[in-house]
Amino acid sequence: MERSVTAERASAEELAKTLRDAITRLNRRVRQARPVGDLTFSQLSALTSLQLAGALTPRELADVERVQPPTMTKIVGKLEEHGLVARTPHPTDRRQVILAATEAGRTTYAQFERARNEWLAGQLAQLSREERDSLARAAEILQRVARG
Amino acid sequence: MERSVTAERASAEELAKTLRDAITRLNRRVRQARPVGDLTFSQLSALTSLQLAGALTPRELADVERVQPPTMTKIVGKLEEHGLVARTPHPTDRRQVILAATEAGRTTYAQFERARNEWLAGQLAQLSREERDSLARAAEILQRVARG
DNA sequence: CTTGGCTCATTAGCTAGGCTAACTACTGTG
DNA sequence: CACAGTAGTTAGCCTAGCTAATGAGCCAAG
Repeated sequence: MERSVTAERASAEELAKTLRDAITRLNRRVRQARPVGDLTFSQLSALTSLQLAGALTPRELADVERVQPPTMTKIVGKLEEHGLVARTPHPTDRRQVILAATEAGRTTYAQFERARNEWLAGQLAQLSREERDSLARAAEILQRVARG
Repeated sequence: MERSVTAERASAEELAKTLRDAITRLNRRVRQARPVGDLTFSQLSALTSLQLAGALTPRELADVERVQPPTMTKIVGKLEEHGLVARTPHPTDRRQVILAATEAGRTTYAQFERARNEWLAGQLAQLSREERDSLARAAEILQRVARG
């Protein structure tokens, strides 16, 4: 490690700029590709988190989605209206509620997930194999950063 | 090129999934880092586009931001209230309006831009040099994809 | 075993951001 | 000059986010 800390900081800032630009633009493009179904992006995101976690309380889901509890109440309300999420009482603590995706929620999720990836997958398929490899490596690192 | 088209498509879909996950999460984190100033994310984004383009009509700005004209009317209205953007009449076409960042708009932009990158830069500075190189390479590819 | 403080979820009420439909002002062409 | 099209805005709607306040339930200290 011979580079100075400040040099590292400088290159990190430069990289942050390009990376954020790319991410912001990509995100917009991917969001644009949302099909005209009944689900909004936030709803789909919450459904996804629920799906991945199996089951969560509203508070936990709000934390995962980085949203305040009242906001999550609304979102879950919509999902429940659509029959995609069900509430069940907590076994021991009667204040809490357990949220889980219903069968309909799971299939809907799968459909949207596919549609959401379609545009990006199409773009990526046009890259060279080397480029895709680079992106695969980067994706891993980015996931680690995003969770850290 | 020995891999079949379908294989490429399959790996592209897999990659799209991981990549989108990473991007979505990162985007949320970066958005979270928005300082408590007066500017919302949409406003800052519009200001940025205006800044980069120099000057635009509302319609052009709406197209760049991928938003409908009435939405842009609102956003620009807020920016104007804050004195960050100014309207000037179009020299030849009196239907049109020219939007440009004011001096205050430019300095505000620079401040927010910095703050917005801070969290991400900090995270990136903790990576190894190899990892940053990987990300730099990926960022270029991603920018190309996002524009394509 | 009760009381007071905490936590969970929700409700109420606000702002911003997004949309479509409709309107006004203007351009430009037949 | 009339009229079809374009630029911008206005009106009216919905979602998403927030804070503050409320109600229900838990739990620990007396």
